This record gives sequence, structure tokens and C-alpha cells, in this order.
Amino acid sequence: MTWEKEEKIFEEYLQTKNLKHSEQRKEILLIFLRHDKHLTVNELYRIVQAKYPAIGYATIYRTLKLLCGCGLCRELKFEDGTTRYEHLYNHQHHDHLICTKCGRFVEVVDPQIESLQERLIKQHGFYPEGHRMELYGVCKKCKR
Amino acid sequence: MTWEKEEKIFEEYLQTKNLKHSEQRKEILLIFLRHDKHLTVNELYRIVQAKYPAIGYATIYRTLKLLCGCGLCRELKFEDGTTRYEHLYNHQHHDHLICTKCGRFVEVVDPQIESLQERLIKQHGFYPEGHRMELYGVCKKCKR
DNA sequence: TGTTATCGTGATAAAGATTTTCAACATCAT
DNA sequence: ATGATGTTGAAAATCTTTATCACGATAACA
Repeated sequence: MTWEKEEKIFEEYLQTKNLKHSEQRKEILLIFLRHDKHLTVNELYRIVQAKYPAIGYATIYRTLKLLCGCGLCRELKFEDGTTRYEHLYNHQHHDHLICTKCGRFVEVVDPQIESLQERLIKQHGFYPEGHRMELYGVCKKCKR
Repeated sequence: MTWEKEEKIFEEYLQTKNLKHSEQRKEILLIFLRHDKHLTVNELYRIVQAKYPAIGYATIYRTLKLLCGCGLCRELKFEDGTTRYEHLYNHQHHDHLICTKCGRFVEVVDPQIESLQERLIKQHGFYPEGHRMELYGVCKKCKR
């Protein structure tokens, strides 16, 4: 599995910002891409550490900010205070349905809700730019 | 303006939890009720400080947790990382439409969206417990 | 109205997450 | 290669929130 397109997006973003393309940034990007989950900074740090013990915490933070900047990554702040990062490129928009007991979540989309959201924004005279939605409930396993 | 009902809710909540009703808790509640805005802990702390310089930061945190516990208050975590507290009693449920330029926001409700959200939760076998939704856009003032 | 057990308070320390600082090093256009 | 500039890791600094602790306040009960 290769990530040519994503790497290109990253490189071009760095160029436009007059930033440099270091080994660390490349390796963090690749590891991030290989793990298609919603990772915390700490989780990503540990995975990176296993392969590149020299890479520090700050570089993870710095690189994630860059990935968000070029649209490869999205920062999610959950209600419990945790911050997670999810893939954005080649992944369609979605929201999250979260179990309040066990914390696990699934990705959900509802086109009807999406269009109603846009309508609601316009009704208030705003130019729509997106939304964030989290649904909370108790999953099957936890219900009994 | 009095807040008898809110005070009663608070007192009864404290009783059921075998907690005591201190002067500080009462004053913080009243100041919170007087400011019908979405305050941060720090903003509330400063307002309280102006009148009761002896009240400490920790007591603000502790009291806000209690107010959330008895349903007078709701904790909001915004995408920019700030945490704010809003009134809940006698205020119908609502979500927020936020201007990405100036940061100001309005409270919005859309019954259609609400019911679709519930349906979506049930479709995934979850027992619905609520949601969080923030809509983003550029407001009229900032658009030009 | 004392007494007493329990809880609340403020100051401070601690914890956790994120950002900044800085000297040494890496990158890239020339 | 060289030099200007950006990047890095380690540690310090911030910021927010929580825990600790000695002392004071509260409320049930004698």
C-alpha cells in the first residue's frame, strides 16, 4: 500500500508555506496513514516511538497541526475532553455516534440531516461552512 | 428578579446528595443565574472575585460541577478548545450556529433535525441519550 | 444551645495536555 | 559546498482542571 497522493498533498502544502520536508514529518505521516483509526496524540506518539525512538512528543504535535492544515487530518474534540485525529483525505464526511457507557463509536451519515443543517444555517443569514455533530446513546452491548 | 425555583432545585439536589449549602455555593449560583451568557470558568471567576474576593478558583469549579449535576447548567466544549457553561433550567434545548470569522454565535433549534437524529441513533441499535451539534458559517456582518 | 461528625473552603501542589524556547542539526536554493 | 532558514529533541513554560490538606462552617442531635 502506497500513499503517493497523500504524500504529494503534504509536500505541496509544505512548499506553499515555505516549510521543509524532513524525515520525521514523512515517517509520521506514513504511520498516521497506516493507522486508519481515530488516534490520540499519545497513541500516535507511542506507535511512532516503537519505530523511531528519537522522535519527540513536540514533533508529533507539530506534524499533526500541519496535516490538519493541508486537509489530510481532522482534529476531533470529544465531550469527555479527549482529542483525537482522524483521516480526512479520501474519506467522506461523517459524524459520530458514541456510546456513553463504553465509549466506542461508529461513523454515521444522514443526507437528510446534512441538508437540513445547511438550510438552517442559511435561514439565519450565514454562509455555510460545515458542522460538527455527535450523537450520544447506549449501544446494544451496554444496554442490558 | 428572584431565582426561587432555581435555588430550590439546587438545595434539594444538595440534600439528596448529603451535601451542605454554603454561602459560597449560594452566591456563585446567584451570580451565574444573573449572567445569562455562555461563560468560561475564568470569566465567572472574575465576576465572582469582584464581589467576593475570598472565593477561590477551585470553589468555582466545584460549584459548576454541582450545577451541572442538578440540571441548572450545561458544560459546552467548543471546537477551539474553550469550555463554557450555559443555563439549562427554563431554557429549551438548542444547538449553536457559530461564525467562523468573529466567533459570535446564535442558539438554534430545528425539530426536524432533532427527530432525524433520534431516528439515526435508533437505526444503529442505540438507546438515544442526546446529541451535540455545532453549525459553522460566516455571519452577515463578516460576509462582505 | 453545645457537641460532634462531616463536609466545604482556600491555598497550593499536582496532573495532564499543549506550546514555547533554545542550541544543535538538517534542508534547500544557490 | 555554502549559507540562510527551518526543524528537531529536550526541557521549561502554560493552561486547564483536579487533588491534597489544615482549618473553618454546617447541620443533626443530644
